[in-house]
Amino acid sequence: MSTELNLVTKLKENNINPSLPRIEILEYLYKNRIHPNIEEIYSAISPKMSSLSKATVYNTMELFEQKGIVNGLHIESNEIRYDIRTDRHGHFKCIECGAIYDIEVYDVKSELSTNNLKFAIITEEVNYRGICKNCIEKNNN
Amino acid sequence: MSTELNLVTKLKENNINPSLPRIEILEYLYKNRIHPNIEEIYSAISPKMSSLSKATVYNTMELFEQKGIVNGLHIESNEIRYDIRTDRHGHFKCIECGAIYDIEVYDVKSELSTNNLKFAIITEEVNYRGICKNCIEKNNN
DNA sequence: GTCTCTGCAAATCGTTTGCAATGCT
DNA sequence: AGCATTGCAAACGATTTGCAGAGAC
Repeated sequence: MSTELNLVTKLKENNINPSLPRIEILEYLYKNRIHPNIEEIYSAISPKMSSLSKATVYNTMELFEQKGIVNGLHIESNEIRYDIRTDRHGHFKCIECGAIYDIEVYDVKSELSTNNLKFAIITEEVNYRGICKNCIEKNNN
Repeated sequence: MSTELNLVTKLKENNINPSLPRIEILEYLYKNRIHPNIEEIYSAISPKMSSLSKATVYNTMELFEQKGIVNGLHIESNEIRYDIRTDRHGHFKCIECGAIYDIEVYDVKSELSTNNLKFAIITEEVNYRGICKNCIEKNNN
């Protein structure tokens, strides 16, 4: 089964009409697990699909998020980043090099864990900011 | 000891020159624990301090955050909200009524808990989004 | 032919920046 | 005088909106 077919299947499984821009964007997301923002997605695909509009990238990512195949990541205040990995995990953003790392989150013990408060949780984000290992080592030289 | 004096003391303790806008903003933050954004702070204080500029609110909040007397809350992608409560806790934002609730977070078990990865954590945010108790009840009627 | 999807341009809005005016020591 | 603080207006940048044209069934 070709990669292309997998992408189309993935879209159809999630009730998304598999148009060309949507296939391209989904492929990009699978191959570039860097929690990209809209600009990164757009400028990566735009060269091989010159008609692509940034508005389409916005539309598509909103659709993907609604359908649950990506999660929006609000670790920055000035942009949304997108994560194709949707199982529970957190993120660490290095304020020096800008890299975003996936962090395994095994358990969050909070008021909401017990459901005593009867709040209906739709999304959960665990975000850290700081200096990553690489940058700490770099700074020590 | 008057409230005013407490505010000045608080600022001085944190090496902040207690100017009038800073005192007013700090007072607002203590009296209105609603995780306000810049606009809310500005429009609340502006009537009794007509010279106040929104730029000053931005400057002041950035300063307060640097000095550690407020935390920036990135639960929304399009704005920063500020929390005068700085001990460890999380937040729940109701996507229906917009209210932001403080949530007690007792423990977060993650890769970073063990410090094996030697990442230097500067901030931690635990953010939930969903429907709050009140709105769930309202919807059931 | 209708309904969906896309692309372009303008508008919106939170935030940042540059700079002059003011205030404090 | 010199440095910190403030205020105004313009600039910026991510996102949204309106709408017209293209595409699919």
